[in-house]
Amino acid sequence: MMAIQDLRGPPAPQRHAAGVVAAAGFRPSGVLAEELARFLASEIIFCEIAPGTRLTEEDISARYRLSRSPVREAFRLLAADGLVVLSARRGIRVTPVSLRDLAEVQGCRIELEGLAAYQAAVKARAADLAGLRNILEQMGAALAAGDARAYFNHNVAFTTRIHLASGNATLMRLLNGIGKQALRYRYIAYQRVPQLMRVSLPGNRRILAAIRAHEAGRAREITAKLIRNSWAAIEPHITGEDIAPEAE
Amino acid sequence: MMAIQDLRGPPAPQRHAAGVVAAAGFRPSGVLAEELARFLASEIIFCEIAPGTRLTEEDISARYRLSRSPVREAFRLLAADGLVVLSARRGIRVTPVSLRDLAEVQGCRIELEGLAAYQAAVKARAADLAGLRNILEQMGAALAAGDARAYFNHNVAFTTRIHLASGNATLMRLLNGIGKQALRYRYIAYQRVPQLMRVSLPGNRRILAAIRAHEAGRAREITAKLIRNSWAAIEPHITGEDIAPEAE
DNA sequence: GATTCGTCTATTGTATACAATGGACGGACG
DNA sequence: CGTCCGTCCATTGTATACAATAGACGAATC
Repeated sequence: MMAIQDLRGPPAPQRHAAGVVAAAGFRPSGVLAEELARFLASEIIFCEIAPGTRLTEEDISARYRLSRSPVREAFRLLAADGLVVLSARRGIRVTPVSLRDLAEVQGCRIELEGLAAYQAAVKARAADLAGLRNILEQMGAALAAGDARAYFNHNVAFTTRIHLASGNATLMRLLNGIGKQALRYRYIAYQRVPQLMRVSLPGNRRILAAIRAHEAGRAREITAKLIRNSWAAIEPHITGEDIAPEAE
Repeated sequence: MMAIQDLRGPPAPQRHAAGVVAAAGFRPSGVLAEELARFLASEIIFCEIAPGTRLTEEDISARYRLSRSPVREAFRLLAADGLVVLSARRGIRVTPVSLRDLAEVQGCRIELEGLAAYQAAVKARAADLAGLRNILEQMGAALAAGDARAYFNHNVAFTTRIHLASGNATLMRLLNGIGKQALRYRYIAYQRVPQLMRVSLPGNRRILAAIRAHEAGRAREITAKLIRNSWAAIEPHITGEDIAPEAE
C-alpha cells in the first residue's frame, strides 16, 4: 500500500541549493534567484531567448527544477534591468528590441558612461590603469585572432573596469540597471558588424590615454563618440519598430 | 478537545489582499508587495525610519500582519531603489545618508535630470507645458503660504512631470531608481533650509520657459545649476561621513 | 589567558499549497 | 448573426513550513 502522502505525488524533500541537477547548462552554486537571473540574462543578451518571447514562472520553474520562489525573484531582477516586462497574471515577456528602445538606451548611456569615464580620469589610480591596459591587450589579441565573441567579452570587461575606476557606487548601480539591456544591442553590433572592432579598439586606447593623463573632459567626449559610433552601426540592423514579436 | 491543527496555532485563513487591517497607517489596496514598498519608501524618505536602522523580514511581516513573501519582495524593490542594503542572513539596513552618497547621487542626477529636461524641451508638447505651468502655480501658492512640505510635494511632482515629458521610458526607469534616494536629501534640504524655496521657484520657472522655447541646451543647464544649488544647500546639514549609524 | 572548536540562534533561502483574478470561450438571448 | 453574460482556466499573488548558513557564545584544550 502507498503511504497517504503518495496520493499527492512524491514528497520531494527540500534540497535547497544542494545537489540540484538542472537542465541545459544551468549550474547553480550560490543563491538560486541570482544565479538564475544571471543565466537568463545571458540567454536574453545573446538572443538564445528571442525578444518578445513569452514566459511564465511555472515554465521556468519546471524547466530548471526549481520552486517558484527563486524563479519569481529572478524575474523581478530581470525586470529591474529592463530585460523582461512583467504583466500581472498575463505572463512575462522578453523585452522586444526596437529602434526607439535603442535610442533611449544609448542616449542614457552617453551621459552615464561619459560620467564614469570623467570620474575615472579624475581619480586615475595606478591599479585601475594597469587593469585597463591589461584588458586592452587582450582586446588587441582577440582582434588579431579575428575572434569577435572574445573581443566582445573583453570590451565589456573594459567598460565595467572603467565603472569600477569611477569609484562611484551609485553610478555603478545605475549603469548596471541599463547595462544589460545595452549589452543586447552591443552583441547584435559585434555579431553583425564585426569590423566595428577596428574602430572600437583605437577608441578605447584613446580613452585609456585620456584617463591616464587626467584629461577628464576628453575621456568623456571620446566615450560619448564611441557610443554614437556603435549606435549608428547597430541601427540599420534593427528591423522596424519591434523585432520578433511572435513568441516561439 | 482541540483539533490537531490547533496545536500549531490558529489556521489563519489566507486572506490574500482582502480585508487586511494593518498597523500604523498602512492601508494596502492592490498588490501588497508594491504597496508596502511604497509605504516603507515614504517612511524612509521622510526619516520616520532613521538612516542606518536595522530591519528584518520577520519584523515587518509581523508588524503589518503580512506573510514574508510580499515583505521580501518589497525589500528587493527598496534595495533596487537604493533605500536599503540587503545582506544575506544578516538582516536589512536602511541605507545611511552621507556626504559621499550625496555627491554620488547628485552627480548622477545632474546628468539624468539634465537629459530629461533636454529631451522634454525638444518635444515640448502642449499638454506637458500646461501640466507643468499648473504645477508651478501650486508651487507658487505653497511658497506664498510658507508651506514647505506642500512646496516639496509640488516640486517633486514638477520634476516627475518633466521626466514624463521627455517621453523616454528608459530614462524614467533610471531616474526612478535614483530618484527615491535623492528625495531623502531633497527632503532634508527643504526641512532644514526652507528659504531654498525662494531660489528654487524662479529656477523652475526658467526651466519651463526654456522648455517652452525649445531651448534644450538651456533647459539642461538650468536644471544642472538648480541641482548644484540644492546640493550646496544640503551639504552642511549632513553630519560627517555617516549619519545615524546607531539603530533604534 | 588565549585559541580553537562545536553548538545554538537568528535570519534569510527555498519549497509548496492555496487564493484571487484577468481573459478566453461558449452558450443564451435579442 | 451579433452581443452579453457566466464559467473556467491559466497565471500570478500570498501564506506557511522547512532548510541552510553566518555569527555569537561558550566550553574544552594548550
